[in-house]
Amino acid sequence: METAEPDLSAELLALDNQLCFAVYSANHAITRMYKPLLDRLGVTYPQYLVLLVLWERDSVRVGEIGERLMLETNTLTPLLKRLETLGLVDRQRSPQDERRVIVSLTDKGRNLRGEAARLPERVFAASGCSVPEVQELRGALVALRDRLRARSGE
Amino acid sequence: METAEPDLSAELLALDNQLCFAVYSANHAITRMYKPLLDRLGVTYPQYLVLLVLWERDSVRVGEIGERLMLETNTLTPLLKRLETLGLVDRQRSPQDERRVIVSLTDKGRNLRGEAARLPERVFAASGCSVPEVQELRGALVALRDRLRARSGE
DNA sequence: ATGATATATATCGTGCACGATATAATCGTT
DNA sequence: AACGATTATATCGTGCACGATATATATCAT
Repeated sequence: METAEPDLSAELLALDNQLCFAVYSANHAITRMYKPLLDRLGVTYPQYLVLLVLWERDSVRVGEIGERLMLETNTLTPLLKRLETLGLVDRQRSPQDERRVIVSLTDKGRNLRGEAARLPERVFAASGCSVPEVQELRGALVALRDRLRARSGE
Repeated sequence: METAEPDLSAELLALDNQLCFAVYSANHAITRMYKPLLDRLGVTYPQYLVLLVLWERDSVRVGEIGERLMLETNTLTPLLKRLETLGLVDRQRSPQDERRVIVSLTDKGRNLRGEAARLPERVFAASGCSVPEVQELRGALVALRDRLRARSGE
């Protein structure tokens, strides 16, 4: 016999034992929960994330949005153009540094914040979690993410 | 004054306080960690998930793969065709019920399992988590996901 | 047997995500 | 001043994800 643990290998590869699939499927479930709520605002979930960044601090570079959301410009550029088409943001080159494109909220984009403010609460209610549970889960995920990111860069 | 808690609203919408973004960004980090490992097997992460299903039980309907991965056929059909083009699976109509398409592993697809068996361990090592931590995190995510799915259907 | 309904998969269009590459502006060194 | 390297954004091609719709088979009521 070459190997004495056929079960260990099967256990390791079982879908329901995989943390990665738990994260993957939870992400889809959350996105689907947000979908009908965001439809009413007329934006997609990644677009909503960009708005969260801008509602915190307006008029930032494309690259800075990318750093916060951990996305590349090849994702953000077309997304930001759609937000511009929707009339929610403006994009203009920085006069100081013509390489930079500054993204800023329009009045319409700023006003959307009021409607969006209700969303996290509604998703929280659907989650069935307590506040400490959510915080612990979030903390564990962020810690995991940051460790993986540190290892990926090596 | 209409509202006395401008800070509460800001807190709720802060990117770094959002569980949804923690899940979203952790998912990306995990996918990026898998990417170079899966490149060597010649498959993408969602394709790998399909293979996990088939390695557990071979020759299943498209719809059953969809149920396990929580994906629709509009995602799976083209993905399965790519796996077929890669020579990893076969797709054939069920003789009993001509509506069904049965997906089964080729020898090549079966053989890939040996190489894939090392992956979870390597990602686990990069996670920096202990086994109980991973299990708790996975359990919390699955519970959250299933509650959200139950609420979404309402 | 026949038509209505349900089931299983496929197709189409849009948007996200990313590797690879391109383009243009800036900076540093000489 | 000039040139190479770096920085910031954009473009292109591929694959995933999903809503809407289509198609074909199966089932059920009559």
